Amino acid sequence: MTTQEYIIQQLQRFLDARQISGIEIILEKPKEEKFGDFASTLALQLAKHLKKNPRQIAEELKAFIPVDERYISRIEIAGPGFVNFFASKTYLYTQLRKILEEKERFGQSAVGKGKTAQIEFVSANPTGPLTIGHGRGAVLGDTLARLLQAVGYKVTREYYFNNAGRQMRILGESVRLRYLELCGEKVEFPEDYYQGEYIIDIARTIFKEKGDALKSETDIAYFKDRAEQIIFTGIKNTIRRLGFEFDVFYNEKSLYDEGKIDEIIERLREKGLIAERDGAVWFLTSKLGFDQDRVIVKSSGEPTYRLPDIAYHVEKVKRGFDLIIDIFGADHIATYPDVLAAVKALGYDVDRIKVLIHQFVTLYEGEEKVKMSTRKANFVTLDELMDEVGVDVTRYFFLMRSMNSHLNFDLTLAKKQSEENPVFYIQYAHARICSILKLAETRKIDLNATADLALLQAPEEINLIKHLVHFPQVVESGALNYEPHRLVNYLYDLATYFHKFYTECRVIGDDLQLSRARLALIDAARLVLANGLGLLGITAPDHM
RNA sequence: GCGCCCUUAGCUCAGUAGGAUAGAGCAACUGCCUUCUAAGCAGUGGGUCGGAGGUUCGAAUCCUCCAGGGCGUACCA
Repeated sequence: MTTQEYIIQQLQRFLDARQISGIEIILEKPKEEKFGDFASTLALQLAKHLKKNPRQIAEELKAFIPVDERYISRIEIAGPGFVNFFASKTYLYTQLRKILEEKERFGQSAVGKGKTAQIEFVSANPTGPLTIGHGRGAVLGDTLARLLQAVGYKVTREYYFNNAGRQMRILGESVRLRYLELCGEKVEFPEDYYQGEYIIDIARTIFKEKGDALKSETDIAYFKDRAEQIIFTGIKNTIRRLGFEFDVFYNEKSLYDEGKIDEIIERLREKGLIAERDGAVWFLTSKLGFDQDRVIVKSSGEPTYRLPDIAYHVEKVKRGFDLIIDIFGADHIATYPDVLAAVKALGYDVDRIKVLIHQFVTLYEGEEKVKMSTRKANFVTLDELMDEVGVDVTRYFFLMRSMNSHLNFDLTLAKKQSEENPVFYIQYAHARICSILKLAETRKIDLNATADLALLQAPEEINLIKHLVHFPQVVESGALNYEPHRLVNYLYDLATYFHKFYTECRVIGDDLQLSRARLALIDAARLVLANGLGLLGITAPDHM
């Protein structure tokens, strides 16, 4: 049992004894040290209910709860009726021991054990290389997957794509025109075609393979397919470089092939949610409380993105995942409310579908704002970014802010000042520890001998231990709230606690017993830093 | 017009379910390397938490209105 659990249990016992129900017990982490490690506002909450002075209730609480040295060392009342609990050192040492025993497992939990989750992200159509815009979604999705796995979920990373339709036709046509240029023909390259350099590269590849044999080929099929192949290979390489792989690439086309698309229309029609107007098929969202209806099949006979999206989400639910996560950029914000409305109207449980929207990445080149667009030539690819600043910095930057905050990414700064980057601050803490451990090894200090942890008494030591002990809760809250940046902030703070400790406390010194205890402490810190960075997909270097 | 997100120190952002004196990094200024990595530590200055009401013991946090910015609001995805 943790100290937190002990306190909650005791508070609950207090409520039970007075037959009070319907109150959820919340423990807070006070900002200031003098207010203890955990604080309860129960007395304040109960004041009105019991028609008593909160201070008096707090006194009763204090008298009621036994000071069990295994968990807490004292209870204090402060302010208007806060009840502050101080974790006992016995508890902290026990937990520190636990970290050293659990090693790379420390931080994992079982709240999601036996559950499955599917995360769909990136999902860029194969019309060009991944850009920085995709990068944020990619890193968020992968990190969320890692976090969910850490709390016990079995996770499927999924990439949904569409290799048919207008975009792909333009892609094929763009490549064909570039190819003709290489064959020495004069061509007019339309403005709304894909302008990027990569199109020329693809054409060049085809030219190398086929010479001018396709010169009079008017069917774009070959150009389109070959372009898709090359682009997809590139995307997969980029993803691999970022540090993960997708488990499933789901082709929108399969929804058509298996009749899922028609099925959705029919089922919506049965619900009276379909109408034909102006040669198009409309989804009557107005009947579901929206302000206007939406077209799901254009008068050309081509479905809009909404229809396959609905079918795809129905499939996801049918596949039986306990948790289904979609990660979109803010520009797709309009696409999901009516999709979910349709899924719900067809009788499926949409509560398990979580749509996460991340705000845009604005790229700066110094003071200059860089506009990005795949169609136009000017974009910075994820690969280029990784070339410049490395994978660790890339991932860290995408993760360090909450996803609903706009991300300003100053490329010039990231390149130039990468030494001052916060990710190095965290990695540096890890490297410093490794360096001390290495020294301990050359001094032949036995790390496996049982250290007397009770020798750890300095405030810097106690603060470090407290922060280490908190790690599993951070992982859990990051996973369950879908907020990876919490872990980033935690690790940054952990590095601060370590650096402070390092400055004040010499690890390897004259007192062998103390050295051993401190080695145990930093080894635990090393484990937590490594586990935490691992969850972020960032390396934990031995030296820098 | 409508929907979603944002507005906190000069700049970039945290602020974990409403809690105690609002935090960090960068930038500015001042100290600390003969000792395990100074990519570090300590300190100083810097704020009407966009504005106005409301809810209550208590609001940066919840509600309403207003202002500013971003993204949408397609028979594009």
